[in-house]
Amino acid sequence: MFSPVSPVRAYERVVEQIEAAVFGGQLPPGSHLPSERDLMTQFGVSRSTVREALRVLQSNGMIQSRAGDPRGPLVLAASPVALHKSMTRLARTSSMSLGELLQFRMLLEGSAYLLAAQLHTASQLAEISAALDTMTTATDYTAFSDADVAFHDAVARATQNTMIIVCSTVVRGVVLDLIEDHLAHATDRQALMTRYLKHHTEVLEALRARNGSLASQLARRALYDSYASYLPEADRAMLTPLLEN
Amino acid sequence: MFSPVSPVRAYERVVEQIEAAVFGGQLPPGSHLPSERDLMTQFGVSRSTVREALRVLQSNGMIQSRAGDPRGPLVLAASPVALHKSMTRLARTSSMSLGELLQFRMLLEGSAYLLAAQLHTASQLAEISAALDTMTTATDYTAFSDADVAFHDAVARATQNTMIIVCSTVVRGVVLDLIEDHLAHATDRQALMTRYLKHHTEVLEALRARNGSLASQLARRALYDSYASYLPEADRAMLTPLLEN
DNA sequence: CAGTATTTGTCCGTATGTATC
DNA sequence: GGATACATACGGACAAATACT
Repeated sequence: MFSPVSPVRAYERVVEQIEAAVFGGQLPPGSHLPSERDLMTQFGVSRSTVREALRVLQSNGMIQSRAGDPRGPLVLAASPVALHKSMTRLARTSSMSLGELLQFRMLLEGSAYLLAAQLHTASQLAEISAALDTMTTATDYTAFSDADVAFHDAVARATQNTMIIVCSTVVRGVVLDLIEDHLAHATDRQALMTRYLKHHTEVLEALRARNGSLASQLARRALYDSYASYLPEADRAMLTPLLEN
Repeated sequence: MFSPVSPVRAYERVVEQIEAAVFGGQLPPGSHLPSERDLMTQFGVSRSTVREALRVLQSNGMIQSRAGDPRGPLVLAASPVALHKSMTRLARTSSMSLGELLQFRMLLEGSAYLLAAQLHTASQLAEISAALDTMTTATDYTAFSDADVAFHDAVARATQNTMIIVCSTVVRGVVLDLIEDHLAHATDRQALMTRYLKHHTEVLEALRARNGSLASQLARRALYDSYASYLPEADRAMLTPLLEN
């Protein structure tokens, strides 16, 4: 008959009302909220309460307030940074095994290359190709690694899918964090780089030919070849189903 | 040579330090932060600053503070609610289209069925089968819908991959939120249910036969058949590349 | 270009309801 | 049940930062 209730803080209701106004279109991106003093009179709460609500909205990427701006906090356009943050926290704190992350990365990048092969525009392909050129001419390892990141980012962007872009960057970052110790002590860095270059050249060819299934398969195979060695023997079986076709 | 700087507020550095402690494992889920008064002495800031930092952490789902608890704010385990919130926000401000979400869901579930077909155990298969039985005998639509959710959840769990489980649940929830208006006015609910049952029965057969590529293809085709009609004509082209093979 | 007014950032003090021991 | 410590919320205050005249 009755349902349990939880106390709703004052600042939460302030957040709700401002959120509703933003979602409802009364506060479009680029517009400004009233000043903190105006808000405390409109909501009938103290300034501390208003400020706590504004901090929450700011951490969610909805507004941005600058000291001294008489126009009030600025309403920002929606951006995937909050999505990126929450996903990173989830990936880092859920204590996921490296095998799970690699599995997810293989299916993500596999699908990304499949889509990119069929949907890419000329400029996006040029961007990917430019990243590969930078990798080829890179002298030190950090420059090579940065260009490698740019290559994968460009492919993800070519899919035009926000979720793929965000998930790819997050998962790649967490994976690299987990194995950076191994990479730092890698002695055969030169062999690694040449293998990467070969893989990337092949997959770029497949993209250019708009051969989605080939690009996807090459990408998954490359990931397996590059990272499976960091995995316990038993965990590699969870990746092999993704290598087929 | 120089990069632009932005003033770092005091509360942000408090957030950063607490976040680092949680990520680093010094503050595992279930443990407690020092009280607000302790925190203000440790960080050397005022009460308001500490509180604004705690509000940000609370809105991100990392901590929970209750009035009067002498143990201090509770550190929560990672949960996908923040992910759900940020995704919903992006979708509602139409900076992420329904097409993108469906595209992502198709590749996610497609891979999930592929993995589940090859990795599932007997008990997991029984769980999936039980959900389908519940769907078959369901009388009202809500019971049918709940069993449908249970079916998909059981498949996701069979992959043993946390990222797949979390992302599938969140994306499915956001998609359903977006089209619930259309569903509420659906007149051909009975036809919908029979079609769902047919699809689920077929895919369960593929799972049982450990035919991963068939299960994957059936799942993607079912998603397209069920949801493509809610999409603008032009957006459907972004889904068709995922139907092949 | 400088001055002024306003706003935010931060601090302190206080009262009240609440959870734990 | 009482004592204690806590979070919540309020109000006032000052300095730094910004926009506008």
